[in-house]
Amino acid sequence: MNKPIVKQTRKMIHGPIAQAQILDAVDELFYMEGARAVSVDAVAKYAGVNKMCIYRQFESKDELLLRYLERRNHFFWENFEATMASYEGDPRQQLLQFFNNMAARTRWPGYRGCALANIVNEFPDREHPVRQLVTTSRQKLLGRLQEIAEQAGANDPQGLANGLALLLDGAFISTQTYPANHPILESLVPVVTTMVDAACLPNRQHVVSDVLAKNNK
Amino acid sequence: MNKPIVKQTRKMIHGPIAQAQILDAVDELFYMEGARAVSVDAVAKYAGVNKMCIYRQFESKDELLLRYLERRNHFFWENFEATMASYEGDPRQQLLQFFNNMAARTRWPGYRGCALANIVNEFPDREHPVRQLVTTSRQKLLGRLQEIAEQAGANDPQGLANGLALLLDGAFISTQTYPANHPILESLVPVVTTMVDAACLPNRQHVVSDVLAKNNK
DNA sequence: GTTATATGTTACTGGTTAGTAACATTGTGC
DNA sequence: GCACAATGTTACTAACCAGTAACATATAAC
Repeated sequence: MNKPIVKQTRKMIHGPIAQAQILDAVDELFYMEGARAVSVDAVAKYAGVNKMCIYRQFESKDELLLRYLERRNHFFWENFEATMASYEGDPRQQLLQFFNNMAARTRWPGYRGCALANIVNEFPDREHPVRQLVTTSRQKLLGRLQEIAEQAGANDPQGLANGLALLLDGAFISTQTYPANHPILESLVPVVTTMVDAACLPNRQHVVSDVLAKNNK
Repeated sequence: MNKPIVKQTRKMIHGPIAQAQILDAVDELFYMEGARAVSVDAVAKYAGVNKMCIYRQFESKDELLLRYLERRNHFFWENFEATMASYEGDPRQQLLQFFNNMAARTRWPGYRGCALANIVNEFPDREHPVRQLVTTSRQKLLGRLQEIAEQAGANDPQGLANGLALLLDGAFISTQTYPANHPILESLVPVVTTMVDAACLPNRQHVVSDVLAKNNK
C-alpha cells in the first residue's frame, strides 16, 4: 500500500511575481484581442497561473483593465517625453520626430493601434472609469502639443495642436481600417511636416513682401 | 364552461416587415453599444419581434452584422456622392463641403463615430468578413479622394488623399477619445482647408516669382 | 519540527449567450 | 369551410463567463 511517490509537481508562484506575469499576459491579450473578448480564464492560462491566483492579486477584471491601460499610458508618455528631451530646444524637430516614431511603430508586426483609443470602442458608456483615463491622457497630449507648437512659433498653436492630434488618432485607427502596412501611413510624416511648416512659417503675404524687399535692395 | 374569450392578442408580422424592423433595431443597437455587446435577445426586444422571428429571417448574428455594415456603408456613399454632385466642377469645394458635413455630423447627439471603423476594433481578425467590407470601402474612399485631388490640381494627389483620409479617420475616433463636442473637432475644416490649399497652390517659389513678374510689369 | 500564512486546485454558483425543437396560433389561397 | 404555409411562443441545449467556497499543499518564521 504505497503512498503516491511525489506530489511535488506543484510550483508556488509568489504574489508579486504572479502579479507581473498576470499584467504581462493582460497587456498582450487585451491589446491583441480586446478586453471584452478575453476571459479571465484565458488570462490565467496565458500567464501560467491559476484563476484564483488572479482574484487573490486583483479585485476584478475591471481592475485588470485599468492597470493595463495605466501601463500602456505610462509607456506612451515615457516615449513622448524621451523624444521631446532628445530634441530639446528644437520644437519643430520634436514634433516631427514624435510622428516619425509613431509611423515606425505602426509598422511593427501585430500593431493594433492605440490601446486607449481601442478600449473606448469597447466601452461606449462615457461614465466608465476607462473613459476618464483616456480623456485625461488625450487632454494632456493636446496641452503638450500646444506648448511645443507655441515654442515652434505657430501662428495658431491651438489650431496646430488640434490638427496634429486629429492626425495622430487618424494614424492609429487607419492602421486598422486599412490593410497592414498600407502606404497611407507613409503620408503621415510628410503631412505633419507640411502642416507644421505651414503653421509656423510667416504667411504668404509676408513671404512675398520679404522677397520684394530683398529684391528692391 | 366558457372558452377563453379572446386569444387575439397575438399579432403576426409578415416577413419583409419584420426584416425591416429587425434591421432598424440592429442599426441602432449595434451602432450605439457595439455588435458584441448586443445580444440577439436584445435585438428582438428592441425590434418588437420574437427571437425565432430573427432566425427565420436571417441566418445568424453574423449576417445581421454584415447587413448592418452594408447599410451604414451605403448611407455613407450616398451622402458622399450627393455632396460631390452638388459641387460638381468645383473640386476644392467638394472636399471642403464633405468635411464640413462630417464635422456637422460629429455634433449630432449620440454620435459614435464611423460604424465601419468601430467594428474593426471588435473584430481583430483581419480575415473576418467585416474587415473586408471595411477595407474595400476605405480603398474606394482613397480612390475617390485622389480623383478629386487631381481635379483640384494638387501637386501630389495621392499624398493629399492620404492626408485627408488620415484626418477623416482621426475625426471619427476623436469624437470618442475626447469628450462630446470637444473643440478639437472645430479644427477639422480649417485644417482640411489649409491642407487642400497648401497642396493645390503653386509652391512658394512659384508664388514669389509670380509676384515678382507682376511687379516688374 | 511546528504553526501560521500564502498559494494550488477543484468544483461550483448564478448568470448570459447563440441557436434550435416543438408545438400553438394565425393568415391565405382555394 | 379547409388545408397549408407562415408566424408566435415557450422551453430548451450546450457553451461560455465572472467570481467564489472549500479544501489541499507548500513555504517561511520561529
